Amino acid sequence: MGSESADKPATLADVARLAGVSQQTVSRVVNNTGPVATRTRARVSEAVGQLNYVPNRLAQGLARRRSHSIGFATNDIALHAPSQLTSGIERAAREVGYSLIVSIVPDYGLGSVTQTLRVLRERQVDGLLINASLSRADAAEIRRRFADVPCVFLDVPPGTPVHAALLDQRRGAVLAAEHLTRLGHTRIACIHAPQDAVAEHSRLQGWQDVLSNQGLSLVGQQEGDWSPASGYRATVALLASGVAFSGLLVGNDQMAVGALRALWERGLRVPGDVSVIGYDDTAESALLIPPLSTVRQDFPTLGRRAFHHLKALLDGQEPQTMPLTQPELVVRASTAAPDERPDWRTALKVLETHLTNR
Amino acid sequence: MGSESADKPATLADVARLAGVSQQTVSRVVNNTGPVATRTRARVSEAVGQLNYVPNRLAQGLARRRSHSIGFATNDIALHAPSQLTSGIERAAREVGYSLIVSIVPDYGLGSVTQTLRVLRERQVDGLLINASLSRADAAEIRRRFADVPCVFLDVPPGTPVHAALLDQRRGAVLAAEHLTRLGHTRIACIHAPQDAVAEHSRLQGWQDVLSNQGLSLVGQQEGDWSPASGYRATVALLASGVAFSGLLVGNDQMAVGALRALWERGLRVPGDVSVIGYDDTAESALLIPPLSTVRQDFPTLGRRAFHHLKALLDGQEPQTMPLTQPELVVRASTAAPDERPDWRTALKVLETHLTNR
DNA sequence: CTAAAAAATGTTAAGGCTAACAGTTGTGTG
DNA sequence: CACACAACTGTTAGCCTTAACATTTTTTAG
Repeated sequence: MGSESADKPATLADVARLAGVSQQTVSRVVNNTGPVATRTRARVSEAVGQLNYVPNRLAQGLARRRSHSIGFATNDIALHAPSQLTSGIERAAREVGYSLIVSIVPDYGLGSVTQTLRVLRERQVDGLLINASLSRADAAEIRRRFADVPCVFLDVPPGTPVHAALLDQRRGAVLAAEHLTRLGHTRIACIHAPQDAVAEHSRLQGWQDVLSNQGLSLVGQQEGDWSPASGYRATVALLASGVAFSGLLVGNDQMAVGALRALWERGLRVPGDVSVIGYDDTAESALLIPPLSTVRQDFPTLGRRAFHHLKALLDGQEPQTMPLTQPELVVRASTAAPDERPDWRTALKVLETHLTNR
Repeated sequence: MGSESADKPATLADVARLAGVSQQTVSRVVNNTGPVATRTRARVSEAVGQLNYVPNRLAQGLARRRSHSIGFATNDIALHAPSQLTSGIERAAREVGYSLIVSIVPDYGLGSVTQTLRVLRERQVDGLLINASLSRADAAEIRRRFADVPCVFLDVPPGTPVHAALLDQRRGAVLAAEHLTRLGHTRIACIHAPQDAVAEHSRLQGWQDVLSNQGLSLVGQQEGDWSPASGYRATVALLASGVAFSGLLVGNDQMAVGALRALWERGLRVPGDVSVIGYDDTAESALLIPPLSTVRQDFPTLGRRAFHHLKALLDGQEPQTMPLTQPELVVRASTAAPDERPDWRTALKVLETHLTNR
């Protein structure tokens, strides 16, 4: 007893033979579809257990024309957002018996996405979750090209006429920028990620809009690639450019790590000299030095919602457009009013501690 | 033109009809198997293009008894290691036409893993990559239960008689501990992750062995859960316990972030008062304050190797046991000799900068 | 006790593809 | 020109399930 595998895995036919019934009856028992006499059911169950029968989902998918799997096409899964998303999606899918085929979109660009989706479609996925940055036009094109598969997009401009589960990137950016302006900052620079990322474009836009509403504009802009190292380099470049700024908007928390570091190296205090605000609220952010003010995004929940939206589509419901998921401003110690004078007392106390300690 | 989808996707039969040949010939053209006359091939290709035929991988898998997909069972994919691994595995798989079904093992324990693998096997995956912490015995049990599917394990004790792709966790731990002892630290504490994680057990073991070789032992131990917050709490607990320590071994870089923070809050300088060394070398580590000494692990490469190992198994080769992948010590500024006196000059200079700046 | 309805079971034909073998056509050789 | 052999193409029988309908019980109502 115990070993779960015979030489060849058992099929419905094997079970049927052993139980002395037809395949169909076995199928009915296994899938709990249609009426089966209690005695028969018992006999079949017995046989199923004995042969250790497990259904072949490939054959099932072929016959049912429903594979009960969905495809998730995403850009670099090693990044914060995609990995968190995956976590939420997988969980939601697993809970209702769906499997997740993950495929990474290797480059930016429509062609790359199309190629990835094509492979997933060949696998007969029932639906597609697409976390690749797509312009309105590109999303429409994909919608057209893959019209036979329900799709939910995760990174398209708001208002794109497709099914989508989106974070309100613009709103988050506005929250961050308003936080700085409300504190009194007027000289604000930013580090944004590549603008071919749709979400990132919304953020930059949001920042700029807030500033121009106040009659301000960004005094400096640098582009990073999401990585801490790029945040560091961008900050160095910003400082080297000679423009003075007291507020720094950063496209994600990882780049903010690099920014904090660059400022620290120059002897610039955060928030005394420069207030820094990030985006994402990663697990590290609350524990950085100083704790990072940021905008919280709940990716696992977004993933879960995206899946449920897709599921509704698969079940033939026409779900209503999902409202943008709202991010949340998290104020920590990396931001403060710009005119705050250096806090002599604290500074001296810290030094004292350092010198006298041990 | 351009729309890729008819009402019902075309099948081999449709293409055959249009091209005026048999299904088998179309199959031969599409899969490039067996000889086909140039003229015929052209006619078939034409028909394929016209009908926009794409093969149905479900049916193909059923007929070939090979799904060309593999299952990846992993614990929390939102963590650093699993997400990096996934990235490497997916890439390697995609390059040779395999798809990846990702399934998260929701809890620790054999039952949970078995359940996850069962689902993947039902999907007829050709092989299994298993990144769940498994004891020698549990791994053997799984090997037995899933004897009909090739498996490669990613988190089992070295020497377990199964196919495995492993990092030399013990070696990495030894590197870290030796680094501290060599610097002259004698009072060393640690923060480790849950010991039901096999890899983590090797690390703790490695640390302890190095110390006992030197006639030392850990002066403090705390358990975290990989998160920065847990690293913070563990450090606070360590400090509260009253034991003095000048070296701190941390199970991963994320917890080290929390540790750095806790030390900083207490006015303890790193490395002046406490040297801290992490594990993983995440993208942030080089840019923390101070830059974190750590042990580098290349997960994407490990993932890639694991896949290739599995692939070899699938292709009927009996690949030789893979040597443990070696981690690498990365020395940065968070570690130094314990007897280094506070550097008054630097401290004063920093204060001066702070006060006079702007 | 019988007819009709309900329940239980079986049969047949797909679903889309490939393996294995069976033909057919064409080429080169003695 | 017949023969062997290669190149090409077709036929048949699965792979494992389910849908749809057909048939055989059983139950229920009259």
